[in-house]
Amino acid sequence: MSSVPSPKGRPRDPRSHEAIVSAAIELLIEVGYAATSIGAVAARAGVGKDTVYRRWRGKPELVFEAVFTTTDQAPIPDTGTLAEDLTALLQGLVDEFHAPAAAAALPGLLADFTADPVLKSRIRSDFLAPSKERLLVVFQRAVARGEIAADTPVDLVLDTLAGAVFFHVGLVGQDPDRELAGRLAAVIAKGIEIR
Amino acid sequence: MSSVPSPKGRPRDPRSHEAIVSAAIELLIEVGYAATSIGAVAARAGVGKDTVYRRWRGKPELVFEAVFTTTDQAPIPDTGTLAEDLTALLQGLVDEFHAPAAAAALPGLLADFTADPVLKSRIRSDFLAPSKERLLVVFQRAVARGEIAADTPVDLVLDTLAGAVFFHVGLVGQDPDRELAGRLAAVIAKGIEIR
Amino acid sequence: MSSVPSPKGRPRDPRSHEAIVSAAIELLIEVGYAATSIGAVAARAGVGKDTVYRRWRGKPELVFEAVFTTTDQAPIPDTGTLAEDLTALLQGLVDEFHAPAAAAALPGLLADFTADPVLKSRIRSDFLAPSKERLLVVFQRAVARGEIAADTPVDLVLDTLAGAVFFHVGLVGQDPDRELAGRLAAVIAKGIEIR
Amino acid sequence: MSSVPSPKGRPRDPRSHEAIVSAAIELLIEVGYAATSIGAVAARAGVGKDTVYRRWRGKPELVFEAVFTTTDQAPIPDTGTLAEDLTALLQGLVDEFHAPAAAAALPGLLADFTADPVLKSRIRSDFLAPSKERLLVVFQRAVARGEIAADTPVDLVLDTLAGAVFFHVGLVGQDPDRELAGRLAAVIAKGIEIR
DNA sequence: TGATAAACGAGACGGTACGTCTAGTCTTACT
DNA sequence: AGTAAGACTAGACGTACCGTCTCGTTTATCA
Repeated sequence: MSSVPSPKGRPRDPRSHEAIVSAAIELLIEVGYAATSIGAVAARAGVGKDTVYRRWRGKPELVFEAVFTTTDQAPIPDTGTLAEDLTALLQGLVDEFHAPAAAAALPGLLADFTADPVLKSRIRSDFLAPSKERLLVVFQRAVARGEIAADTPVDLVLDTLAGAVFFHVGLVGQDPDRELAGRLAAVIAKGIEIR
Repeated sequence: MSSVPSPKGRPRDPRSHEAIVSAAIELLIEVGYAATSIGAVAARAGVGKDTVYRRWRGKPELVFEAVFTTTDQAPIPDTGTLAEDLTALLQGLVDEFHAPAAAAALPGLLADFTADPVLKSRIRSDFLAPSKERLLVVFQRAVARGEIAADTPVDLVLDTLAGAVFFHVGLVGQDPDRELAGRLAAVIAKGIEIR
Repeated sequence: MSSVPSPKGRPRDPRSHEAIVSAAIELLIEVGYAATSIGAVAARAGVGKDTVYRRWRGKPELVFEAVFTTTDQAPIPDTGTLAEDLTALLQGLVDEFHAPAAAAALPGLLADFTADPVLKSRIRSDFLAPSKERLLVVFQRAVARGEIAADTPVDLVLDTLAGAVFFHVGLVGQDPDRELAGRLAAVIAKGIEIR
Repeated sequence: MSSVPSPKGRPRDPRSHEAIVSAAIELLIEVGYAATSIGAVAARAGVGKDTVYRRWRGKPELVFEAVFTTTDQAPIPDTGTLAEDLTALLQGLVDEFHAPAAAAALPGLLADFTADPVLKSRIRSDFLAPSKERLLVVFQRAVARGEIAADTPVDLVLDTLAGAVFFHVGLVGQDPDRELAGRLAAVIAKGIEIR
């Protein structure tokens, strides 16, 4: 019935965890991903380096958790039309990628994940899984409404949406382009609709 | 009306240039972008580090030139329909991003370009300019044929195409998905066509 | 008349003490003094680090007790001549310094004792006191026999004997030189004898 | 007839060498051998750590050179009697071991040399060779004078002298004992003299 | 019998040093 | 002036150990 057997030894201090994550976010914003070293994070958090390495295998894992585990999941949009649902979904992606820490971290983070075989296999699940879940629901409703075919390729659309936002927000632009979500949603919705 | 004022002293050895570029490509493929240090490139090229720094400001510039200056420009596609033109264009992007050295270099390269303000402003021109030129011609023909509106947003579409390919080929997949170009082209073409 | 006031709480387990000392001796022999860390000793003894620190202030104190508290005191030699008494005494020193754990520990141990002011003041008493006591007796008998003067400097002779053995056995040689004790005793005995 | 073939590349800056040695001596005196880390030496010398490791394999080698390469060799004593020659020789040893940096370094240094098989084999040559050479000359003269036998064991005597001084000056005492050299010389001289 | 108190195994904690690596610059002699 | 070689300062890397601390648990004495 129970589960946790018995965590021997002194338990990890949750305040260290929090201090490290906060320090990481601050440094990402102030000096960028490349200059955010584990040592600097530990120093700012008032923590030994071991205390960081005890919780995360390296910088990529730490930064990922620090930046992409807010999970303040807005409700899955349900506006009645595919185009408007996609717009809402995309606006969420834009906001997420455009947050200061995320914008500073994303390119370097994706590069580090790509460079490590173990991490690379986790990109799809770690970065895209939440969005995919939401997109699936939106698609199911659109299928029920007869707007799109039942076999519309979710992954392809998701890569396209995420890739477009990443290029626009993460790499090229500094301004989020207030109409980006709506315009991109319109193109994609029309592109996958039946007829 | 020449220009170069006066190339005093010993001229630069073009064989060094070539040896450096070759060494860089080899290292990218063998050890990846992160482990491809200027020192390692110089050593493999049988060249001093200064000889590298004399020609390139740093690793990103060197790698960019080594990987993305093949310019074996295939002719701009002209198949008669927007969808097929886009397919051809996309296939070019897929092939370019999927080449061994490019695939190894791209994520880290984009991250380094993004991290440096000077380089960041060059991403659009350095990476996307050639494709944009070709896409513009394709669009002009499609406008003439009455397939798309004259004010179809080129940059938006280009970011979408490039982003989709980058996510699919560079980050996630190891197999290029032989139908990617066609399927993506179909969606986008339909999404921007009139009616 | 009483003595122990009141040992409240759980008493210290004598088996821990013994296990720690044994583990320390093993590690000294296997990996040397420098690599014999408190953590490693505790781990091998199956004991928490605090259990070690509760009994000893640090590595030097622990190692000293582990290595130099055998006190299997042979009887004070009484052969009838100073030279032979010294030979026996010296052979004891050689055997003590040449024991595996002692040989491994001595140089580092003396260095750590020297580096700490509190420990430094204890070198004479901790390391040399037993030998000094024995040497004093030997000297008293030699004085009674008229071999040496009553004011022969014990400390000077003791430093000389111990220093010579330490250099020969601890620092330089791996073989104890079976004649070392006899030859050294002969020189010193003759050097301090009257006439 | 020359020899040095041709030292390619930038030559090592002798000012770095000197700055490192000076910093090492200062730190030895100020914080002792154990707390004298390579990093601290480099920082005080205004030098990168690599510049230290390029010249010395580790702390023991660096400290040895910093402390024991003064070689301000006084002339070999030639007073006419063995006892007085030995006194002069011993006074040199006392002064050498009692210099601030040497006194701070010696115990830890000998411990580190002893702990490493390669360094251990160099103790006799590195630390004792100069003294042995001088002692040999003194012995030769004493043999010529008929004071000692021709086969008097130099190494044994040298170990005894050095060991005695090390114990007295390096380990135990802070005051060099102004009469130490003379008293010890008297004992040893008498101990090895013929008759 | 129950409260109190110390010892115990385990391991987290803030620090510090290790020896290696890379960045980008500088200094040789040679071409 | 370009070149190959390699030294230079600076600082990050991930590991190890230090001596202290905080858990849950055990074992004793005292009330």
